[in-house]
Amino acid sequence: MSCLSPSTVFLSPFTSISKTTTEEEWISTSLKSPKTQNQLKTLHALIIKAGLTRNDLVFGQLFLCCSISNSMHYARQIFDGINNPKLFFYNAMIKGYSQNGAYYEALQLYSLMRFRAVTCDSFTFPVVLRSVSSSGKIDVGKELHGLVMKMGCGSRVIVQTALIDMYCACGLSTYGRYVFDAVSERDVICWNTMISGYIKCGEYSSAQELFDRMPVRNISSWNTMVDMYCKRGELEMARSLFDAMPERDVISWNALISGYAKTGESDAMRRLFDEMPQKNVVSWNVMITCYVHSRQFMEALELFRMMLVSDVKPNEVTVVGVLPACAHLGALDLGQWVHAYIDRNRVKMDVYVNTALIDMYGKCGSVDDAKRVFNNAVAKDMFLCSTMIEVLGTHGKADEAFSIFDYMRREGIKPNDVTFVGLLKACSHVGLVDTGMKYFQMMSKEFKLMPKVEHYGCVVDLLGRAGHLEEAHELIKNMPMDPHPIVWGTLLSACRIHDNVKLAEEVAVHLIELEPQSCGNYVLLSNIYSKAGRWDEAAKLRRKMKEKGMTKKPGCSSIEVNNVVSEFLAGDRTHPQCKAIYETLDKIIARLKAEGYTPCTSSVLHDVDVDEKEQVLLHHSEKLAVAFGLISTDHKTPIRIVKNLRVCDDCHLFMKMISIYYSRQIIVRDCSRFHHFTDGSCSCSDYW
DNA sequence: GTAGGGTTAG
Repeated sequence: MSCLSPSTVFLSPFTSISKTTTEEEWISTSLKSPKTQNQLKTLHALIIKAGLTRNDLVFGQLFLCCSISNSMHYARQIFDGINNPKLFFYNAMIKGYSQNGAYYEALQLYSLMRFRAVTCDSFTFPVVLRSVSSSGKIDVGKELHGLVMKMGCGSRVIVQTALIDMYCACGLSTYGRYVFDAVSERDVICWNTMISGYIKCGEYSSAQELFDRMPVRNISSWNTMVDMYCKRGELEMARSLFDAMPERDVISWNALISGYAKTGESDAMRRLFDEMPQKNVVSWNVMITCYVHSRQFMEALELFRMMLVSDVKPNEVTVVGVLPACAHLGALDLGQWVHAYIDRNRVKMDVYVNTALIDMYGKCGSVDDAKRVFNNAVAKDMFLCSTMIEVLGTHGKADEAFSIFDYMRREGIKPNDVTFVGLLKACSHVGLVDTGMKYFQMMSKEFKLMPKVEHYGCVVDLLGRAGHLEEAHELIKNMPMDPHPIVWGTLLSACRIHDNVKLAEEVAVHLIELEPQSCGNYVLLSNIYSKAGRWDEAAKLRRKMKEKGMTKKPGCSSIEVNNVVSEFLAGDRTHPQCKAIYETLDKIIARLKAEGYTPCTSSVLHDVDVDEKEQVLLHHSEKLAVAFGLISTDHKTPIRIVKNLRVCDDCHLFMKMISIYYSRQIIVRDCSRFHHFTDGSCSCSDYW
């Protein structure tokens, strides 16, 4: 007799159980939910011990259990150990691969079946056909169609539906329709498949026509149509269908919400989200991802926090949404927390998650963690490698970026144009002009990738930073496309680094022509004049800006303390600890002035007197953030600040001095690079 | 059959 509960079995994996039908049933039931690798091994051992190895049902279920546990490699180990596997086992394995998105493996196993002359049945075809749909291997699909007819499965609606789906997924809706018309007993699923097949092929009016003709519709039929109109941006149509539905499920709501999300109507989206009767993980994911895409990072994090206290568990898609928000805000602690959450909750660590983690660590200034994630990643693709290259490049680790590129070539991972942006950036940050030019040539010659304006921008930066200003200028003049203002801006920055006022003036003329509204260019030129001691010109420029009614884009700095991100604007008084922050800032200023600090007012554009200028300067957003960091973290914690604009000369000096007199490491990420301030010097060597 | 995901020049 046996009365083992799953928990007792897992406590003592070697418990012997007698061979009774109860055991068989029990094992079958325990194979219905996901298991860890060790639990799977235990169950496998139990099955062998109980002598159930020849039981089709139990074994087939073990494979499917591996599939829902995301352990197909373990299933394959067991499968390969079996002599003459039965049809049922092949079917279970192919289904498992297909459910895990391993379509290639599914099709390979199908080929093996054919090679071993194992006869397929009507369960095999739909699963293999689904793999064909997802991998687009139309030749295999056509061969399968022939086989289906030969085997006499052609009249089964499940198989016919799978054929319709396969043809439409391969872009052959006419073939799909041909099969559809031949189906004698069409069920709703068959109709739905044909409709979504038309949608996949972009034949929307045929889809609508078929929907109108349907004898019976289910919720999915309606959902498909709602989704179709959402994807085409026709929200009124989607909305009226949604309102006309006899009943709605969570998918209907999600479809409509994501429609609003795609058109950026975040208020309408939020109203629906708050209104919906039940939310699932997709509902939360749509919301978080939409906020991230519309750069509302704080809202994204807020929603993630709400999700954690709701009864829905985040999954891998959620973290891929949240991590970029951490990355943009520089919220390293929260990012690390999310990483730990992924490990703790066994969230699937797929290549998307790993890419998002590398990007987050890189953007939060923690290259070593980014490298660790890269090295531990099981699957490495072009996105993952490009992200790693970009991270290493922005942190000045050009050699390591190059070796990732070498790795890609060895492994046959094809780079894309973004990969080269990362490589070129890596070169320009450390001044490797020749290597940069080599990569620039390589992308078109060897990889047939036409350089875009971004690549020209990188090369202008590469040449300009290294002091080859004229060459950079020539390159802009001879570019095959219109130079984007950013390209001119890059050259203007290079002029600033190398104090070339003459070229700067020329470049600024172009820039102001291209972007008359953008004040950044005026600011940069004015700073160049000030630096050269040409105050009159600087003042003239400032007056011009004032006349045009131009206002500077507000500087904004964020800092994370105890998982909470605080944002500061210049002169901001909205923070709850505002009073303490300003008092601390005053004390810091007094102390630094005693140590010889003189505010460097040249970069203040306002036409006001010196005292007022100082006030504006001393309340720059990064100064507020650093003051807040000093009062709310302990002595050893580095202070990490993220700023949306370039750091001004005065703040740069201010941070250097704090790093000496308060013995603090300060890491500031501005809009283009990192500044690591330690013991009074900065990692950018004052070139930024 | 139906909802959600990663890198980009200053």
